[in-house]
Amino acid sequence: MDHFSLIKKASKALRVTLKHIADDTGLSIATVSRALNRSKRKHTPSEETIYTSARKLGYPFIGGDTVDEDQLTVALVTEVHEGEFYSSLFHGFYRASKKTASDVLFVNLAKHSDDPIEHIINLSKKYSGICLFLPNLDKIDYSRLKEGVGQYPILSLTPMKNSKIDTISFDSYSGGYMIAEYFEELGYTKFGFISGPPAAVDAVFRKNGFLDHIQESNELELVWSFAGDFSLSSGKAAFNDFKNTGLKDIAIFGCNDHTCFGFMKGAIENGYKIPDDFIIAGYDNLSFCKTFTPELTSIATDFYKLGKKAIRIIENMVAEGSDSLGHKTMLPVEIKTRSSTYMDG
Amino acid sequence: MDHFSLIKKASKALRVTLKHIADDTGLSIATVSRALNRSKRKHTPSEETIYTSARKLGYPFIGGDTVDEDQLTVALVTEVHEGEFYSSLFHGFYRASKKTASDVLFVNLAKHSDDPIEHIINLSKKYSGICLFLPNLDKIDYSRLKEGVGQYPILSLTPMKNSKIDTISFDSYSGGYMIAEYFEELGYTKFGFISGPPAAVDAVFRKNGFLDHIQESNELELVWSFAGDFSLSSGKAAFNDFKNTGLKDIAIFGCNDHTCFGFMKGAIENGYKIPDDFIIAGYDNLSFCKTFTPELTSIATDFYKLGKKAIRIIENMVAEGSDSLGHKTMLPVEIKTRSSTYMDG
DNA sequence: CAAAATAATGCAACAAATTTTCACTATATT
DNA sequence: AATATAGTGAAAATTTGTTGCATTATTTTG
Repeated sequence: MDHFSLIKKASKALRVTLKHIADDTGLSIATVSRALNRSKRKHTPSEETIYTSARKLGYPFIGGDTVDEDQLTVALVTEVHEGEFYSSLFHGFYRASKKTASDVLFVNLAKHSDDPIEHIINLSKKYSGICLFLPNLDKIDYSRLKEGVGQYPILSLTPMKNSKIDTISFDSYSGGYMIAEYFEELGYTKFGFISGPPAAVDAVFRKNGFLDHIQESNELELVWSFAGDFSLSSGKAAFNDFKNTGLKDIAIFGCNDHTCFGFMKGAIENGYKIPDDFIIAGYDNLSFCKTFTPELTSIATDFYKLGKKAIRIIENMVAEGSDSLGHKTMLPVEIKTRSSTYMDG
Repeated sequence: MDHFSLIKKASKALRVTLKHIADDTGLSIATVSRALNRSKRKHTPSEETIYTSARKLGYPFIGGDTVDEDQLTVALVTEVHEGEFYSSLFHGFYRASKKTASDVLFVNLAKHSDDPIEHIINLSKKYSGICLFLPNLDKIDYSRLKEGVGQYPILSLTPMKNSKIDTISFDSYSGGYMIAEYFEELGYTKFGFISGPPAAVDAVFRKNGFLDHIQESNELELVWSFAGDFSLSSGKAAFNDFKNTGLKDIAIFGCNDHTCFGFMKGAIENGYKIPDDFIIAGYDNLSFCKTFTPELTSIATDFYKLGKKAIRIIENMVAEGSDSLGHKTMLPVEIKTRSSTYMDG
């Protein structure tokens, strides 16, 4: 749970020693040694100076943390962005770490991002395993990474086609498929779809699952679709497009909740009634699904399970010394039906 | 941006040396030394064994990160919970770290929480400064902490009465006050209030600001209030209570957005029109304020500014060697007026 | 298949870093 | 003024880390 940065470029030339701290503070090596090794801090001026300098220079033998020898330390490497997604991800891994023998550290990549791959390779020296959530990396990046870390427990949370490293993600395809099945069960035959950004592989899988189920049945038909970008405003834009078609009695799948909120907002402002005029379902099961009126039917993903599974996979890799070779693990998702897709009374 | 855990309880007895790794791996000290000092990794079985062991034991001289000598490393110590709040906080500090000379690390406290205070005191050895967001700590905890770290840059993001350490927070009192002023400007005289949990000092300040403005004027009157707990469901409960009073033409301040969403949801389900039957404003300016219909007027807090200011204060403390002595810094908040408090057309 | 080249390793000498002993100084206490 | 106390630096003692060299294992070449 502790974090540490140290100076070390080539090798011994830049290794921080007591001498550096002594030179920096103007005190003797002996005094520095004593100050740093006292079991209880005294907070004398010299001691404060020494600690400040030691921190500044990155002297490694400070701190007092103990680590269980059998405990692994797994780094969850992400960039920090806004939105409920990231806090759900962090919280899921955090809860999972309490239920496993491993400790999870959250490493924020972006600041040293001149060469993020190089940076991750260095992280592999320090941590027992790495989980990556970096949707912006491409296949070449992953190849370099695989090359750089060698046989090392590494796991990506971003689905990739033909990835050379193991991935774990939610079964987005099945999520989309489930929505289509559910719409069919409700008796709908005309379907609509709002897509996400084409670069988001995850969103494409959701789409494929949804469309594949439609195509499997002769009864079902995709009568309308719109290219969105996951945002609230693209949902509103989607509604304006939809309004012009004059379609009614249609079942719409928006590939994330935000888009659906925008769509529904537009609809309500235009006097539409949901689920009377159309039904709609989203993806992500954000907490606001229950806040919105009507409450939004959505696909729920369990980040606690994701975290637990990811940690288990890393633990197995460590135990067996096995390699990350492109295995894919998919976690089931769940449909949460709410009033955006059925009548209350 | 890198994180590291090491073994070190007393002093030299537990310091990890090449000998430990050599014993653990069965290889010689020389081989271990060479493997760890190669500039490029070879990923041979021995090397992998050595690195695995070095990580397990916590040998410090691995990794390859460089640190700018003049750059401070500030730890933001929190527990990880769900919700938009935490991702806003992290993202705000993260963006701020890019605009300042300092690096911010996110340290999750809870796992080693047998004695969180002791843990934070240890963190003070490693980081140039610490920002705490730990609303559960009490005054005794903060006193122990102050004692333990001595003259060291430490800053709490939780407002505390009579805190011995510096705090920085949003000006919640003014936020509540602004809402009341705004309601008065709109011509309302009858006010309602939904409180938060009494333990949340922040929520109490919001309330005080709101009520104080009401009391300052003879025209204004608090005609209804309800004890909530920040949750959606307490907002719904508040509405049920409100409905029974039969009050109309009233301006309601809910001390956070979630409560307001619950209240409005209850109101809409009962056929009320907002802002016709009552107006309502919240606090936090969650992204969902713009999603809800009507859009919710709310008090906006800027986490980027909070992060920047917090880092600046830490930087000043380091530069001047000054102490954390209970100074309070308040950041202004802003009212975002939306359709929950005025007619569209 | 044998010889040569290459790579990995341990031993031991050497180099570097850290701790400790000892003497000295400044400050507080008696 | 004498005496204890704490902090300090120089240098010795100890511990830790690196490197030259010989040995062994592995791969490549003839």
